[in-house]
Amino acid sequence: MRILLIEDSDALRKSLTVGLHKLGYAIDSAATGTEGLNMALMGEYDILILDLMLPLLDGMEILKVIRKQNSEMRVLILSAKSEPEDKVSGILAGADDYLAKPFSFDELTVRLINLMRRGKLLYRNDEIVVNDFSLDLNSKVMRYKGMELELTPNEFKIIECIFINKARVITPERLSESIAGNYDSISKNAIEVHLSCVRRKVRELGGELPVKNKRGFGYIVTEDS
Amino acid sequence: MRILLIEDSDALRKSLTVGLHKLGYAIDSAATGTEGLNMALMGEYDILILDLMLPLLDGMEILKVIRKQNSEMRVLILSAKSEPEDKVSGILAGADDYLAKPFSFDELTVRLINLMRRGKLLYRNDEIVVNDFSLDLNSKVMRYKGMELELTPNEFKIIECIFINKARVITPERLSESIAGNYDSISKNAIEVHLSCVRRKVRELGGELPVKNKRGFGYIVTEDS
DNA sequence: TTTTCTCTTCAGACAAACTTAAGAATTTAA
DNA sequence: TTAAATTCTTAAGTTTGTCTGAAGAGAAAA
Repeated sequence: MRILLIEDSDALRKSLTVGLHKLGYAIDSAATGTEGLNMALMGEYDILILDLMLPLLDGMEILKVIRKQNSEMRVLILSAKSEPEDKVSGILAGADDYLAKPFSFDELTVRLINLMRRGKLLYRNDEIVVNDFSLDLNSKVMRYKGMELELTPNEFKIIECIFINKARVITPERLSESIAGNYDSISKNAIEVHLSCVRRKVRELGGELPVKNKRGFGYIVTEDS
Repeated sequence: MRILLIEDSDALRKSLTVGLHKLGYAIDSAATGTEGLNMALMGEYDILILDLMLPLLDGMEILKVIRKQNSEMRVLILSAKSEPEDKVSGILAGADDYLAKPFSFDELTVRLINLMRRGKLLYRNDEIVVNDFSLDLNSKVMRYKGMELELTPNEFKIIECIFINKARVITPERLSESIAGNYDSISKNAIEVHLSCVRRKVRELGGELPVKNKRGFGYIVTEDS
């Protein structure tokens, strides 16, 4: 069960992270909306705990973007406002549950457990499979027909992003973001080099990386049929 | 690991008892609430699997009494789906986890394993074994082929965290947390120094620490195959 | 064919991780 | 409380592995 927490208050973010981690959840956190959105779009989270009041990029905006991309992620809204209009619009925008601050840790865990029950998400394995390839997100290992491939961090992130978004074309800009984050960036050429390197590693095992380039657009998985 | 099961359905009680026994757990069971409560209060159980819907003495009542007596026992609630939502939420405050009927045996075992990991339960009797190495969590002793290694507290915590998470890559940040706690932290370099020190100690006994660094990711156990 | 985009290779720049050593800080003993 | 011992952290040097820009080859569009 992978959880992403987007919360700008340092104190709350830290205490929730520690608490949920102790309960055995794999939890990542982001302090800003932009960073959080990026992480969320990488797509590997089951549940998103989202503070509505964020500086710069509003929680509601994040929610909208996410809902367009990934309909599987459960979203739990945190908000300091307790006005009912907020609640309504939040849930309308695609959130699954709502929790008004201040709340106790127990209240939060109850909501989380309910969210998990709802979606049969609990036993989703941390693995992405494409044809003969699999990405183990825990051990950061890529496998081809069971054989292990050693990928560097950037190579892994690129493949991860492309694999997660199986059906979509991923632009180099998006890949750059997913590697470097919002404020730094990586050249298109660098991405090409990384991909080339992964392709070579796969070839050495007698396979072919199921990623093709759509000229002018970006990269997409080629699925066996 | 001692488990107590309180469940009035004969079929379910028997099948769970047999199944869990086969997995190596010491499991006792009770068919009624009163009998179950007595056993829970008398015996020393680590985990209680408690059906909410019991004739005569309700599961919720049992939980309340137990929570006053023994705060260490982990409680896993079983409940029919027809239970009102609020009742479930209410009882979750005192329970550690919740499983809605019908459930598969696999689902149950996953919950149990999570319960054991949680808190200090894992540390009670157990030791962690990796290849020729073992960590005795009670005496804080590391052994290599039976030979004792003296580790300092921080060294032990680092190895413990890495060993517990056998299959995952553990980031230095995570290690730092597990050493220093929530709000303090430890430099990456400090961790490297500790690890280096442990490696040296192991080398002096003619072995090699089964921990490798995945550059850019973190540390992970290397298992013999 | 020409143009444009993408792939690959390679080497230098760069960064992460390891080790050693020494000074702080903490714990234990007196 | 001070003194001694242990443990922790910082710092610096070394090793190792990764990243990226450049440039030419290759492929697709115009």
